[in-house]
Amino acid sequence: MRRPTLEEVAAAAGVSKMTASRALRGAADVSKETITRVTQAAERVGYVGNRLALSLSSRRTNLIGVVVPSMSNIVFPEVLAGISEALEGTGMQAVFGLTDYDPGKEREVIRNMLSWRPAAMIVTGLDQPEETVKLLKQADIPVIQIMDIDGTPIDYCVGLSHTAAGEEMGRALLAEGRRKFGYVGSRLDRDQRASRRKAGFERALAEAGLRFSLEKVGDQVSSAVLGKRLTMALLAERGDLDCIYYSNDDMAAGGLFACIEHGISVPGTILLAGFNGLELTDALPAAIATSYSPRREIGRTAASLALRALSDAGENQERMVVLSPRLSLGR
Amino acid sequence: MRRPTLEEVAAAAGVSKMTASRALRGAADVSKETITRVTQAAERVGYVGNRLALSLSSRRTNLIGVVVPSMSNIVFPEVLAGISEALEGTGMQAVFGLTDYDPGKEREVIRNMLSWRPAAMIVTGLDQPEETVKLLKQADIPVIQIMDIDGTPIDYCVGLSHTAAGEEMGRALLAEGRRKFGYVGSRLDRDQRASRRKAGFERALAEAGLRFSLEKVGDQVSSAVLGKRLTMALLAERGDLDCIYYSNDDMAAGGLFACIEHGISVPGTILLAGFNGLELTDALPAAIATSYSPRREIGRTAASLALRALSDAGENQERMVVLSPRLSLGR
DNA sequence: ATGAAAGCGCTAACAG
DNA sequence: CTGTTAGCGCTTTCAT
Repeated sequence: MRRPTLEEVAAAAGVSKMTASRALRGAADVSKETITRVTQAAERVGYVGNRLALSLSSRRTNLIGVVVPSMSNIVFPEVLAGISEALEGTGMQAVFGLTDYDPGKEREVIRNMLSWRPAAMIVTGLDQPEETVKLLKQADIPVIQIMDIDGTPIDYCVGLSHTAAGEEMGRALLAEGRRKFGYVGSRLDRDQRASRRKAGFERALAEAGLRFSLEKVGDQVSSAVLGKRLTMALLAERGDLDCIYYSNDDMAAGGLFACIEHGISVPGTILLAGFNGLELTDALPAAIATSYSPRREIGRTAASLALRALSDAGENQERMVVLSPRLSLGR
Repeated sequence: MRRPTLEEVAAAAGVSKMTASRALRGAADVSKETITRVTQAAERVGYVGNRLALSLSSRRTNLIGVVVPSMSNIVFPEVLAGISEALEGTGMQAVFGLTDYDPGKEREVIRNMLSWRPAAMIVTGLDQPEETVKLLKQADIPVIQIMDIDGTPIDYCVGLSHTAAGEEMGRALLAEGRRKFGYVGSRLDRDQRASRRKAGFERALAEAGLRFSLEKVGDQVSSAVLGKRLTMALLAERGDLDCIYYSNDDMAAGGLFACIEHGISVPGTILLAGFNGLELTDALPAAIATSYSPRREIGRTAASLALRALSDAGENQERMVVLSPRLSLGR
C-alpha cells in the first residue's frame, strides 16, 4: 500500500488539501478545531510529509550540503558534530559527502549534492579547482569554506591560517631553545593544510638560520601507528634531534610512544609538537606541544554563517571568520 | 537568473524534453548524434539535474538514511566511511543523522529522514522504542540495524553480540590467571552495547565465582582523559587489582597512561582490556587487550545488505549477519 | 478561515 | 529513435 498523501489526510479530516497543509504546518488563519481534526487524521493514517514534493513545489530545501575529505581521524567528525549542533532546532538538515582528498571525487560529490538543490554548501578548504568553484558559483547559494583562510573565499570562510599556525609553533619551539629539528608527516601532496603548516614552520626556522635536519613523510593515512614507525626511523638515522614537528597530533602521539619505548625523555631530551589539540593529548603520559584548532567551533560557525546568509541579515556579515589556534607547549 | 531546466537544455539542443532526458541518462535507443548535441547543450548552459523533480516523478530516491548516535569517537565515523565506500559507484547516496544517544532525538531524526523517502534506512542498534520501530516499519523500506545482534531485527542486522564479546574477554582474562578485577566505564545508561559487554564479562566472572572488586562509571562522554581520571581514582581505592576491564579502547588507553605515570607495569602487574580494537592500541607503549570490532566492515556490509534488499535478490538473503570480534590480549 | 486552479521539473507510459 | 500526455505530492496564488 502506498504511503498516505496529504490528500488522504484531508479526506479523512473532511477538509481540502490546502487546509490540511496549512493546519499541519501550523499556519495562522486556521481554526483551532480544524488543526486538531487534521492533526489527528494525520496521526491516524500515519502520515509522513513528502519533502520531495514540498521542496519542488516551494522551490526551497532545508538541506545544507557539507563536503569533507576524510573520516579517518576525529577532526572532521567533530566539525560535523558542530554543524549538526548549530543546525538543531532550525529545521535545516546537513547532508554529508566524503572526498578522500581527491579533487575529482570532490567535484562529483558537489555536483551530486547540488542536484538536491541545497540551500547552502559547506566545503573544506579554499583550494578547489576552477571547475569546482564554477559549479559552486553557478549554484547561486551561499558557500562556506571551512578549516582554512589562506586564500580567497568564494563567499564566506571560517578557519585559521595554517601557515601562521606552523610559523607560530616554530617560533615558540625556537624560543624554548630547541635547535635540531626533525619533521614527520604523511601525504603532504594531498593534505594542503598540513603542508602549509610545515611551510610556516620552515619559515620560522629559516629566520633563525635553521632547517629540518631530517624529514620522514609517509604515504598512508596519518595515524599513531604511522607516527610511531616514522619516528623510529627518524631516531635511528639521527640521534641528535631535540625537537620533532608532526603533521598532526595523531602522528605526534605515535612519536611519543616511540620515545617512551626508547626510554627517551619527553620533553626533556626531545620535544614533540603536533597540531589539532586533540583531547587525547591531555591524557598522554608526557607533555607534547600542539596548536588547538577549534574544530567544533568551526562547524558551529560555518552553520551559523550559512543560516545568517540565508536570512536577510546575510548582506552585512563578515565574509571571513578567523579563529586563532591556541598554542600549548604541554602541561 | 533561475537555474536552467531540462526544458531549456532541450530547446538549446533542438529536441524534446523527453529526448533530452533520455540522452542525459544515457538511455538506450537514442542516436549517438542526439546524445552529443544534448550533452553539449547541457554543458553549455551549465545544467545540473534536479533530483527533487526526478525523485518525485519516478517515485524513488537514491538516498540511504543512516542514523548513528555519536561522532565523538572514531567508531561511527569509520562505520560511515565503510558505508560511503560500499555505496561508491552505485549511484546511491548516504544521508547521515545524529541522535546523541537520545531516543527522542532518534525518533525525530528518523521521521525527518523518512520525509525524504529514502530507499532504505540504516540505524544503530536493535533497541529502538516501539514507536520508532512502527515508524520504520510503516515506511515499508529495507531497514538495516547495525552494530548489535542481541535482539530481534526489524528486517536485517549486521554486527556482533556484545554480551558474547564481554563474556569471551572475561573468560580469556581468567585463563590468563587474573583474579582481581576492576571496571571503568561511562554513561552505561545510554550506551546499551557497552553495558551488555559489561554484563557478559560479569557472567564470565560469576562462573568463576568472582565479581568486580570495584567499578568506576563516569557520566561524561568516554575518552582517554576520562579513562585516565577514573583509573587513577580506582587505583587509589584498590591497590590490589590485577586486571581492569574498560567500556572501550579510548578509556583503556587513558587507563594505560595512568598506569605509566604511576610506574605500574602493564600488563605485568595489571592487565588492561578495552573494546573496539582501535588502530591506536597497536601504537601504545604497552600491550592492552581488546576485541577488534569490524566497524568499517559493518558499514560496508550494511550498505551491501541495503543494496541487495533493493534489488530483486533481496528475498533470499540472510537477515542477520553475525561478525565475530577478534580478541587480542596484546602484542 | 477555507478552497480551486496552476505548476514546481522531471519521468512513466504510451504512441508513432 | 523521438514525441505527447499525464501525473508525482505538495505549495503558491488568487478567490471566496
